[in-house]
Amino acid sequence: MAVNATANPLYRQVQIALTRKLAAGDWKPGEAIPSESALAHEFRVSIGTIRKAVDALVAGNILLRQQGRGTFVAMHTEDRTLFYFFHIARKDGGKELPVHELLSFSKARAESAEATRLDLGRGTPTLRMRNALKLGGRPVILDDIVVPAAMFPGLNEAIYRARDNTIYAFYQARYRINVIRISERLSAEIPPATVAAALAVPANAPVLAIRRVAYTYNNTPVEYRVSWLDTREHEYLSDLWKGDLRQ
Amino acid sequence: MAVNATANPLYRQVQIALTRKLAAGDWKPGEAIPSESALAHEFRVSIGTIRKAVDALVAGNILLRQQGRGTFVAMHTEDRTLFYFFHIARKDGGKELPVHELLSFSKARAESAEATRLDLGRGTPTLRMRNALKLGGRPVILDDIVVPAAMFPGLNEAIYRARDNTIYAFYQARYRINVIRISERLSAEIPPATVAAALAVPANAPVLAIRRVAYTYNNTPVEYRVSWLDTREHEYLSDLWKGDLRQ
DNA sequence: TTCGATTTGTTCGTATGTATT
DNA sequence: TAATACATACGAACAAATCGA
Repeated sequence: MAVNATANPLYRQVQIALTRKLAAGDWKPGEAIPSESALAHEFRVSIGTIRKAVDALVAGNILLRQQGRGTFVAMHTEDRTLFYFFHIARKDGGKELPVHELLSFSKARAESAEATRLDLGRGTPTLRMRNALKLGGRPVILDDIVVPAAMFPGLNEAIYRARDNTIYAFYQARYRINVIRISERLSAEIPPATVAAALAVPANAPVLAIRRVAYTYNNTPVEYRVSWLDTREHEYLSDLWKGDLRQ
Repeated sequence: MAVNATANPLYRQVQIALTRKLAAGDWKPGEAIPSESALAHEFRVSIGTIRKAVDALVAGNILLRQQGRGTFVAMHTEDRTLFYFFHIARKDGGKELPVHELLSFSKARAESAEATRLDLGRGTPTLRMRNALKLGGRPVILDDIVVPAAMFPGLNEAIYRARDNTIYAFYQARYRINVIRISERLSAEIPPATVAAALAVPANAPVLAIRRVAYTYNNTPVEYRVSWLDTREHEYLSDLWKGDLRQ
């Protein structure tokens, strides 16, 4: 690898280069990236340096290593969604993926909060989706999703409804947008009447409001989502646990 | 290091051995552990293996490396608390450590939920502390803390009140109990009347209930805490972000 | 089924750079 | 300045898992 004096160590320069290739779509989700020895040759660095660069991406769940097979671009499988992007479980501990039911799909323009979170100009065209999410057959979460229209060219209600995967898998498969990180802010609120009705919670009953921003490579925001969670039988899990502390 | 056929790779055996020493108090918070070359000699492994073992503990914020100085057992400084153990911020984004005010201190016995979370038998002696936490001069959080009495011998109200540090720094300095991980479950609730009064929220107004279990080494539970957060001007942050994705 | 090629995983060792004391 | 400690980078060897011939 050409050593420019950017003060960044080699392994980080490699990490950045790999991220650039991922963002550019050179390697697609589910595919194997070149072997460590091939990358070492391509970048003209040692295998150890490649390993250290890949380590960082593996730790961020962007790449997956499999001994004997190769290193793969992580896909949005149901397991991954359940583990990394879905933080709601029954109070008795059980965790399952929700069944989605699309309530509405519309074109809109970014409001103030949305524009801020999505890093858009106010009034930029967006798409809005409202979904009821069922757990154990009953609606427990109501999702209001907003995405920049420009990132999802041609997306309409029929296409959205025909999706047979998790939402992020759909973004990934159809629009080559790979959500790799989310950030959420939570508060307790009395929901709007339409939300309370959809969740079948009593008027003036509290629900948990979850405001999420989803990011792809290079911290580019992709989606803003407000989720209303009925916490009578479910709760939100926050398990901050970096590193590998197994014993 | 004696190679036993436990199928665990060397670096993990070293990691476990290091954790054991930390749990036993061989190295105290703030102190440096032996240098990598000293550890390599002691365990009869290469420096690279030591580095890999230490890496895992550094990733878990249990150890801190400082080039040129050494590797140190992490202390519960205010910065660390703010960053890793305090997830509440103003809605405008500002984050500050709260001022604690002890409301009550009492001896009790573990109730059902507490016993489960703390891995105690029901009825085991505990200590209870109720604190009002002020942000910007106003009470925003009410904490109900329960700890096993046996882990904090001699702890009484006077000692607790005289603490001049964060609570986890106090556990660490006085009782050699090092909180290294927390797990939280959140729901939206109408708080008990005493809580609503302490927080000066209207009756029937929702607050965010945060149920936390704090753990020390080897996943031993140390503390069960229910926090009631007034989310009119503050919110809870959940930023799942493993690995090092800086660019 | 066996075997060999490929790929990641583990471990070792060495050299040099950078920060601290 | 010198010694110490962690950080970076390289290379080599072997183990373990996978896969196809």
